[in-house]
Amino acid sequence: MKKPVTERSALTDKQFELIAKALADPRRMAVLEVIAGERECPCQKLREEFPVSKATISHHIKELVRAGLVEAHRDGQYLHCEVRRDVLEAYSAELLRRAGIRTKSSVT
Amino acid sequence: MKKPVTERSALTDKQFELIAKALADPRRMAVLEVIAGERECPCQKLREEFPVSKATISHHIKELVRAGLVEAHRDGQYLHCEVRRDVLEAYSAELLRRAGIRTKSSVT
DNA sequence: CATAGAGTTCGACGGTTATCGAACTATCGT
DNA sequence: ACGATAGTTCGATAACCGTCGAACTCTATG
Repeated sequence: MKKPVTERSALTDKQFELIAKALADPRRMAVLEVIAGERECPCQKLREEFPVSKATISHHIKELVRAGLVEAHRDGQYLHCEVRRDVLEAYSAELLRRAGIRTKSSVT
Repeated sequence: MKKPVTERSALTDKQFELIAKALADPRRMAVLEVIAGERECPCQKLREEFPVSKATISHHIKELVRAGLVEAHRDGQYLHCEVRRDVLEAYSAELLRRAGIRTKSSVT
């Protein structure tokens, strides 16, 4: 069974770099994990989870969105965040591809 | 909770972080790619490939080794570098796992 | 031994970035 | 309308990090 939507490896060099940098900060990675754990994660929950200011949380989310790893949409006063799993998978696949590791989806 | 059946080298949080940071710099990533391309890559080749000083190359290799992504061994005056594909795969798997993405090797 | 080449280490410099508080906007409930 | 709550934006600060040149070690070869 193939998944129709996962048109991966469509990552530009720039996005690949943005993703790598976004994942490099441990706190931001942790934020991503929390978002991945909840479905429809409001920012407020993140503030309770980490000992950082809301400005910092906002910044991290912005970076995650910029990298394409997270999709955010407003619902009233709340901001809901969702992980773009397809993008993360594409990053993972591209990473392995660059290291010369073949995955089943990479058929020459 | 029980221990997951990660046959592969299980990454510690610290190593996961080191790898993420090692991959975050575009030049270092490019260095990794060159190493992956050659088998038994001498450092000297890297210097020809990038417009950076040998001090910088040395630094990048050190970081890659520290992260466990590269194995280096001396052969006379030369340093040979080799990509640890298993570690890169483990990182990729752990990354997806943390985002709640299931791969075939992660059987609960 | 002497010279050259490969790589390491060190101190410094400059750019990036995580973090904060404060001021701001927008939305909800009363 | 008012106050409370959610999130953004803006400077500023401090730490981090990629980069360099210079001095160093080690090895190979005349």
